[in-house]
Amino acid sequence: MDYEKLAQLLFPHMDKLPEGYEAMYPERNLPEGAKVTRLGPSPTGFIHLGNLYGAFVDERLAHQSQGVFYLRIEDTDDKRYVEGAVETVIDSLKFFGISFDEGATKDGDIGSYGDYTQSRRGEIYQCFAKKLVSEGKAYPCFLTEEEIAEIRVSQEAEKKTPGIYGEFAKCRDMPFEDVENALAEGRTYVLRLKSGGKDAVRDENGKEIVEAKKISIEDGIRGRLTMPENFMDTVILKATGMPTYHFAHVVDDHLMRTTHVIRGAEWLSSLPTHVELFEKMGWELPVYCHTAQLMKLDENGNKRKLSKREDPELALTYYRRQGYHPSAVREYLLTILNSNFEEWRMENPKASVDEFKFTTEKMSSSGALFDLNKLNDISKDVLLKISAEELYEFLKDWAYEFAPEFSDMFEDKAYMVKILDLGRKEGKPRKDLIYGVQIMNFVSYFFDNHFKVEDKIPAEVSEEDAGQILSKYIESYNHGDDQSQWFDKIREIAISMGYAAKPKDFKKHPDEYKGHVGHVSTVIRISLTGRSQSPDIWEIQQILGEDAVRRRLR
RNA sequence: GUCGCCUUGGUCAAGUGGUCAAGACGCAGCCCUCUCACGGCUGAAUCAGGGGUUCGACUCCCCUAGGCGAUACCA
Repeated sequence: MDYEKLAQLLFPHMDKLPEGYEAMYPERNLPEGAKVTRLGPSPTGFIHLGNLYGAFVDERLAHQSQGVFYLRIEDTDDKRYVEGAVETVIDSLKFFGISFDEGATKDGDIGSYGDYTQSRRGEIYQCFAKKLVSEGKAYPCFLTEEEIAEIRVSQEAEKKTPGIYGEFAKCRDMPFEDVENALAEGRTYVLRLKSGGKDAVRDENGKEIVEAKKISIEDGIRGRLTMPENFMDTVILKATGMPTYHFAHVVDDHLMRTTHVIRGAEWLSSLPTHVELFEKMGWELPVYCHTAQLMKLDENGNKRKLSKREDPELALTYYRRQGYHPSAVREYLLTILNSNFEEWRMENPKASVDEFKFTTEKMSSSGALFDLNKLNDISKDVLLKISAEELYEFLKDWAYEFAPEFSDMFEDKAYMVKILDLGRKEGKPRKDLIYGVQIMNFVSYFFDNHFKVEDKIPAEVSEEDAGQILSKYIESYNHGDDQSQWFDKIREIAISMGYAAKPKDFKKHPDEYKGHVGHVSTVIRISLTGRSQSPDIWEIQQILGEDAVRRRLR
């Protein structure tokens, strides 16, 4: 068989040379140990938490080593294309602090290893496909869908591994004339890899008797991996001439000089195919890092992969809509990404996350459950580190975009900043603020438009007493009192009405008092804030201002 | 079905043959306290099961089970 002739027949107009591309995309000139990583989203524009999780690994690895992180649009499946997707991807990652050094942008490519959109790299794939054909490592396959289905049925009946390989790869050794005729008839074909591997030998039950040959690879996250070699004649070029993921991955990551391929564990099973492709191309393998998947507990208590249809919290937009600060999400992701991050954070509470030394070795290989509790806990600490001023700006932007019902709360900046800063200055600062929606509800009583009475007065206090407490309080109220003067007055009111001055007294002798000073102040708290629980009343009053206080107490 | 990956408390996890099996979140209780939050203290709670190897196994080997994934001209 003259493969050169076959290649010429299949790609008559391809005059580019592989060497030309190799020269066009030379080894990158980077410092020793620099890593080149990439994110390859399909252009649906939908970026979810899992993508972000992976993108962090790419980003950290590259930027920590003075390497390059680039964006490549993997749109070989034309059905998935969504307008404006590139912009969406870049913007949503940028929101979380991830930016690319090169690759696709909405205004065209940046960098000299492009084109960074796979659908525009047709000529490159064709060129390397032609090379494989000319070396007898790939061949055209004219099998129709029906024929493949038939093969599959017969394979299943014989308990053989389904697929196109070995004896089932009927077009492998098609004579040149037959290919010529098929082409003349206008029959469509795909290009398949002519795999050198062999399936395991199986008994009549499909069990392996003789194991397949094994390949062994060092995964950046999982350590040494031993897998059976590939034996499938995997499709590398579809009938449309577009490459499959497998081929595009190998060609692109080689030519773009990617050093580390970070991708989800769902790619583990096709790793042998990629290894064989790299071998057949005569190229060096990148370091593979297969990340664990983010999981969720389903209704039955089983772990399952997060899915975009069922889990709203998977969409990045969910966190934006809820008003989570990007740093909180970033810190949370880092804690599940690297098991020693939390420890490091405790030792370096003020340090920038960029100072943390991220390693693939510290990544877990089993899937982590997404834990909203933990995110919230982390968010409290993260927000505490952000100044009230900055927090104001963040929340304002958020409210205008996602929660217009709260936008009026941002009209008086000085007022809102004071509210946000309430109780955060002390040595043991409050940690009340978690995320936008929660914060707005938490502080809503400061605004007349949002104020409403939500709680009832304590059972220890009668309606009558409540009225009396309030009138005595108004009477004695002096806005200029300091905190202890203020509280002494409440204590006096409590004592005068038969309430214990200290909760402990009441606990010890419950029958001697109606209740204690806490109950008395709760009455005041409710008329001021509408709630039985709030930060310090005195501080709230100082922020509200005397007029508002008197108005609320009426 | 077959193949691959994974398996320490409710969750995230440290651990690499000898530990009373860290820590964090959550939960419970106590303390602090005008409520809540913060903070402090205490507590309940884990090595999937079964075989080996070994003086000794969470750590090594095998089997089973469960979970997840792949089995596409999707990525």
